[in-house]
Amino acid sequence: MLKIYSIYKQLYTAYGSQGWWPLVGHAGTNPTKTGAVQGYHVGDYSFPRNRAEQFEICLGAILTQNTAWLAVEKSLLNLKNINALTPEAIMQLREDAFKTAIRPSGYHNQKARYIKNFIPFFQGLGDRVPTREELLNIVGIGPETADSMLLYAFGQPEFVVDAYTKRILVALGLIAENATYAGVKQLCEEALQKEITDPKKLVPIYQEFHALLVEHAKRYYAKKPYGQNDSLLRAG
DNA sequence: AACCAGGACGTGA
DNA sequence: TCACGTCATGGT
Repeated sequence: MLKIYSIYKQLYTAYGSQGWWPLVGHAGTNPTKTGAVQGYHVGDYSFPRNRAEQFEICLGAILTQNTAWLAVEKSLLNLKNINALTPEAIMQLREDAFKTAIRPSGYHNQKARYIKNFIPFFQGLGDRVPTREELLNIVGIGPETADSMLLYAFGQPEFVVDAYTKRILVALGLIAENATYAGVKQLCEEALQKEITDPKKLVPIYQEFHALLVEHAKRYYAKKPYGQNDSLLRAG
């Protein structure tokens, strides 16, 4: 058993399906979890079901950069309340009204710019799936945001690496502290691809794994020294 | 009351 | 390439 996959199985056994990516437009089940409040869809991998949900995921991916999801959820609800949860509506909004709506997420000047960089690209996609390179060429979309969009909005098998992922894998001695994004991503993808023979399961498992790592990290890796109290994974 | 949150960009060495 | 400062609000 490869280490990475055994981590996934332990986390899934402990926490179960996480129902990511949350959508404020979807009244999903709401398991007890740290932070967020609504929009989860536990065990249902049929998302996004339409273009509106696809866009909401992309929007959330930008808004959640270095930001707690609860704050992002407030921003999304603000936009929903002024009927501006669509690319067209956002582009037509007054600049200050848009920034006010997304203010809870922080960095509202930057993120307003990032989102308005992304929207014309999104509108030009039609039904096409963007390449990773295309996304990375947009100012405001880095590796994690690109992979989050590809995995959760476009259903592509791209593993998402974040600060939590690195903390956990460093604590378990599987990667170095200065490991690169690409290096961690490759390690996880190669390990999972060897274990998962059914290619259809790759995307759901990537989706669950990232969500599970976030959930686990919120419990044990939120404050220093990271992972010292990780009674689940450090126990083996 | 510090510390941190589901990062990315621009700059200078 | 890479370390470092900056961006901002809100929860704990």
